[in-house]
Amino acid sequence: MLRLATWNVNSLKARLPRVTEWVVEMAPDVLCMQETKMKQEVFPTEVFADLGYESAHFGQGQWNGVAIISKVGLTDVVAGWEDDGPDDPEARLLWATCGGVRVASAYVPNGRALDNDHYTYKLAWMARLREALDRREDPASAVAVCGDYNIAPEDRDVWSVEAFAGATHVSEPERASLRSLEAWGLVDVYRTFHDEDKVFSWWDYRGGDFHQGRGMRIDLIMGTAAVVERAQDSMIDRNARKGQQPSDHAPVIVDLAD
DNA sequence: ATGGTCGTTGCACGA
Repeated sequence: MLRLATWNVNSLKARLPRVTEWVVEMAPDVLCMQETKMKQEVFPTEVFADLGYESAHFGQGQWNGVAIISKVGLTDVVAGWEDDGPDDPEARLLWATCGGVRVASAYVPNGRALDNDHYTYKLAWMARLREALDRREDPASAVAVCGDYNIAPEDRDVWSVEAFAGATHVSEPERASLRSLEAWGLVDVYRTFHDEDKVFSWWDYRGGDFHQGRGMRIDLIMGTAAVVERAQDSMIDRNARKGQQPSDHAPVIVDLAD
């Protein structure tokens, strides 16, 4: 079994005790992290090495930052786009091959508001991700693009459609950008196991949203058919959102048969 | 209808 997980940790410095505790308890073979919010040189490589993991980190500093840790090998690391496109100063994408799966840790831009330049950047970022898949990856092989998409795939993935009317994360262009990844060959693996409405992976820290059940499902493991065929189960570990100093996101897990 | 809480850093801004 290969356990693959993704978690927006919202600062690995602030979250390191919770992350190490969770890694020991849940024993993922591969964990993609987003929003490490730390410079390259301060990534806690030794902490993860002591737990049996190799690490790759694409760090930026106070914002963004993505990482992959693996117990099943970590090779062919690609940080960022490595294409001919415009410079992107934001560290939001990291690739590695782990246990025979081509894994990406992706932190899709938030978008902020539909009339914000950051929303334009979000859509361009998703289009560029599709181009990266077209150029470098094979939809017939095992590929898993994991991360915080900042997009709720369907209305049933948000606690209130009314509350998000006119907001980002639910707009048609954003959802179309996700469907473009599906057209390439990726599938929302969680949905191949669970059909329930109102299951979430993120809850705002404010207003007691977690305890009120006000969240969104925006953290996804998007896998090719070769991943889906091996998948035995998928879960969102909402326990990780409880307790002291949690991230505002819960981890998403997929277990793959050998 | 509004604002609320965290994280960064530095007393504002991003999510």
